[in-house]
Amino acid sequence: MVEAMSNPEDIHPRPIVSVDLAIFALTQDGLEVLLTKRGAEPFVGSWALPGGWIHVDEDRDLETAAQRVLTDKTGVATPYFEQVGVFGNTTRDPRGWSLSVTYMALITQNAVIPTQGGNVTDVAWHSISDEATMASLAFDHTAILKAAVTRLRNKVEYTTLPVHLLPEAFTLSELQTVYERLLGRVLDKSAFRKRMAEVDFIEPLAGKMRRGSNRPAQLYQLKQARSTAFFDRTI
Amino acid sequence: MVEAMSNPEDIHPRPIVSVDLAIFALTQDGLEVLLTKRGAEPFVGSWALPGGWIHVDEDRDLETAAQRVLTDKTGVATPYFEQVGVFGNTTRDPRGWSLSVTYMALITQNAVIPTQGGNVTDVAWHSISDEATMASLAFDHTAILKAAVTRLRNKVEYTTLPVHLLPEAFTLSELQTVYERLLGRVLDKSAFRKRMAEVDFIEPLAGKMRRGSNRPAQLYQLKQARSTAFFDRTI
DNA sequence: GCTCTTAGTGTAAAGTTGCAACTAACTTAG
DNA sequence: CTAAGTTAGTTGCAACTTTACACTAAGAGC
Repeated sequence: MVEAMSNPEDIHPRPIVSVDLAIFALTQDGLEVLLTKRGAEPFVGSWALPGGWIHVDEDRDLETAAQRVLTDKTGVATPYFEQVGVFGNTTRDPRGWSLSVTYMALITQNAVIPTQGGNVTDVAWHSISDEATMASLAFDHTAILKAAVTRLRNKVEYTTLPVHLLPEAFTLSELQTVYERLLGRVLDKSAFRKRMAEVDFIEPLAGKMRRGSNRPAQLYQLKQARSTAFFDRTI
Repeated sequence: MVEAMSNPEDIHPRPIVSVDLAIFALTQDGLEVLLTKRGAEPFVGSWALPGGWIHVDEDRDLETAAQRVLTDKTGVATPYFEQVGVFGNTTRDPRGWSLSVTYMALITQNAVIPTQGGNVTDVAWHSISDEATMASLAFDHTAILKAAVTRLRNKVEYTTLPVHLLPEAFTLSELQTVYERLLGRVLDKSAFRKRMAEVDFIEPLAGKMRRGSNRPAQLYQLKQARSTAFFDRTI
């Protein structure tokens, strides 16, 4: 049967396809993204989103390919993951008609062990407010990263996405701080807690508390790992 | 410079890439999607989302390719358009590792002139509640279409997306009816009008009214063609 | 000129939000 | 052992929004 089919390659040349990742973490300095310095042409020496080709023998599907890239670059195995979109045109890669399938991943920065790949001389975190670096990324990665950041910022308003920037166990105050830093404004404590209670996506870790030099705070965890819930109003 | 670069094709075989469209329109029978009957293997005889290959010599970018497919199949030139996502794995097409870049388009059904393409013996509208057809689409188009419908249904709750299912000039009552049919519930008239007024995305066509055997209704148009606005609460 | 139908507006009760004050539980200093 | 400091978590209330529904408006048809 396969032999009887017209093979699209006979008629149409195929575009180049890469899988690229915008890996975000939150630090003291704000939202940061993991970039790799390109070790080969094109754009040798420029910072770029970490990415790779699809290994048609090895990768079962796009998520597997993205997961492979992530694990290669960060050593992180199970982060939050979501497709940002596909970016494709004739000019973004000088080698020809190309396509970037972009995912964004949210991780806890201290979980990362940066490693080095073959085509890459360096891997480093960069603040997304570092305008000079953000404006000079390889390929069209400046525009792609901008789309990913916009998506992330929008989702902060009406989803529980920011929880994935925290470690597995966290307090409500820590979660509120993450929202406040991403939104750039302070939130009311009681309103924040009401929203979180409404969507019922976290549960207290019985007896586990964050202890400091003041009242201990209840630790919580996600009811469903890697899940995201939607508020029915903005936060 | 291009000669000095490592060509990804030298190392990695490229996946097959198609651009597929979920073209929606609203009729008396509800939400419908335009499907094409496949005229060649694989899946000859099955209904499928209209799609095509990227023409690397002809298409400037992905949107251009999607627009070309849409115009070929429907004759419609300027609809609302949005990327749904990429679906890719090793098994969805028996010819090998393949990728579908899927867009959804919203159009006014009476604007369509269905035409026939080379690989296609038939083009027809199908109700998305026609379970038998929806469950037996070619490739993984059943899952892709489900994702597109879910996206559309979700966006009805918090955006002005449904306006694109109406002709250029429409009344507020017509718009409310579109929302009600997509949501499957009735909405309060004054609340609906308040929401629409808040986002300030339409303008009255001065003096133009829809006339019937009752009070005439003001006609409106989009302030910005093909734009979509977001409510800050659900509808 | 009355009735019917759909367009478009007004209003009062119910619900939600924003702000601030309050209570609670711990550490540390003295 | 107690008072001060700090952060966790709850409560109260006035101001604002939303909801349900009733009302007014403008046409056609009889």
